[in-house]
Amino acid sequence: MKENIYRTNNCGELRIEDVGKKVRLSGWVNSIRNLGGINFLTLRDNFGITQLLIRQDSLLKEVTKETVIRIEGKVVERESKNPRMATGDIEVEVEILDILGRCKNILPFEISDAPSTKEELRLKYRFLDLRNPELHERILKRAKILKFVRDKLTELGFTEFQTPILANTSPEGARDFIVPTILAPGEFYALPQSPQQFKQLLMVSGFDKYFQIAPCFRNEAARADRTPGEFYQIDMEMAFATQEDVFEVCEILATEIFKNFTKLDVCEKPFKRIKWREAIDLYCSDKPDLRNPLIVKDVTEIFKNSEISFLKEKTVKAIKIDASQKSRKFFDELSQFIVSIEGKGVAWIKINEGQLTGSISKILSEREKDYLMNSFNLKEGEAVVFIGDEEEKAIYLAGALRNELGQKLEIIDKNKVEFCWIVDFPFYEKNEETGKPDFAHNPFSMPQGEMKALKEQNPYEIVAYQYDLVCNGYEMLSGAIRNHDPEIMIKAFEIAGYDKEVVENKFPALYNAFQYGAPPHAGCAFGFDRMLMPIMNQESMREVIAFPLNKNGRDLLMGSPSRPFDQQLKDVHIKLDLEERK
RNA sequence: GGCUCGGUAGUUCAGUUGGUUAGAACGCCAGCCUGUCACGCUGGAGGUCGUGGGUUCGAGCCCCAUCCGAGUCGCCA
Repeated sequence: MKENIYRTNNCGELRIEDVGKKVRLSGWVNSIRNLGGINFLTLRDNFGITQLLIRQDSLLKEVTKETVIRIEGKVVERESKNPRMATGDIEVEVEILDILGRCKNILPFEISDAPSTKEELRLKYRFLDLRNPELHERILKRAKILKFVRDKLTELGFTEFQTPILANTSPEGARDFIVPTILAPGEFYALPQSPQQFKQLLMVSGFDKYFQIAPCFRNEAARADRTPGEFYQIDMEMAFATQEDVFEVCEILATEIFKNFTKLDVCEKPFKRIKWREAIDLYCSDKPDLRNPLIVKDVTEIFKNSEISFLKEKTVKAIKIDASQKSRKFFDELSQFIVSIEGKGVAWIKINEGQLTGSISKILSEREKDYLMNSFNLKEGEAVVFIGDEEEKAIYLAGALRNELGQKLEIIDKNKVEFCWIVDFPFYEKNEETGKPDFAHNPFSMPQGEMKALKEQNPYEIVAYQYDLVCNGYEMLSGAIRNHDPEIMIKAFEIAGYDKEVVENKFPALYNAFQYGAPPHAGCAFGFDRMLMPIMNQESMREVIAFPLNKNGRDLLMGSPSRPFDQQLKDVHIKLDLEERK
């Protein structure tokens, strides 16, 4: 290889075998330790850190932390080695030092201490934040995982595609980002919320297995597990495939990614399949964390005519726990938690030294006591926690309570990865405003039983070939067998109160394409950023993205979004009509 | 948009019932120090307490408004 004027080696690779070599290194000054007459610097680059030994103070003139320098010198064995450094057996005794890029300003934060800095500041100086080895490594790991995904899917017979970014508005789901163009005054592109329609069109075009590391754009606010604006999906689609075919591929991909890139204990294939209804009943969630062994029991019936007004005629959910070490304070804190998420608190009973104790123990009727003792088979130290509310809220509260109990009781094994499929989502749900059936998720998926089901079944009992892959309580993937039959599509829309023209107008390309011979096809998409969180053991998605937006969708480094210049607006015939802030 | 929490030195934070000159650690600057690796020692500089009003003899602290950030809910397949 041709000699590089900046370096013969990187900062992560020199070892004891290299002692005696003349080397040239370039990088950022990571630290300076002046011991008087002798100086130790550490030099950092993308690959690691190497210690430099500098005897002449004059070489260090104008060298500050984070200055980019190039040095030449000899690799020597250290007098005192540092076993915590990969290069800790050696150092480079510097003969020549050049400054390549000055660091003139006082740093807004220490690079080594960046993770404990206010996030606002980290994002404003993201280029410095990214120098911190922990974040730096995560971004590099992200690239390695991407490569692994590409290789694995290619090996499994998939072909990578690219579909338009300047796409068209899609009538379902989130709001679009719209993009004006000088080519068509008054008309707009929309950034794709996902390549959904394009990938289905590719199936109609006879391509067999599609994938794309797809940028997706949704004009909606952020959430804990959702970045605002944009995110990436590992988007997949397969022709002539059943639900099980999709599952098989996803299980291979998911387990191999976690096994290759984490030390976590990954559950075995095939993953557990849980019907949506069952998930709601057992876990009060459609994304249960299966590391948490607690299950929820519905006890609405027993309290139906209860004296306890707080539970009477409510939907009542109960969770049995081992509370042998827990005092009243524990339950008070649970109540506070439930109140903090707008519930009314918890009721509880516990067997303590053979006695039934707890907040409602004295007001339970004999019948209620017998029922609870028998159905929960309560033993010494065990407790049951109850919440009561209107049905939908009770489910929400119980799901949150189950998670909270999992945390507080420390019964969640953080070293495990538990996947499960949530299957058989309802196809329709009742629209609260109209009281009529509406699509529960997306109208592209195939109802189970197909046309026969649509014609003969109660709409609310129809389930779809629609599935989510849940990992440790995160929804990591969503997918479906697609409805490729225009007749079934029209019937499905008819039940939801839309006529044929709506189908034709909403999805003209897809609807038209399906008239020319469409293969049965199915697919899914992993939320890539979301998947990286458990892999990298991070609570925030911003820790796995190089240049994330903040929670309000702002890029604090680049200053976007921002007002366009007047000329830019004129070019696309846009006038702003803003309400002035008072 | 609602709710919760936060904004004090370059950074991370402390700051008592409202009371004189607002502190600490790290960083920065200067000096000393030949084996450090979170180097050590001595000294120094550095503040419109987010912003604007108000209450008060007196406000970092109390009140009102407002901006910014984080979390959460609405929203979002």
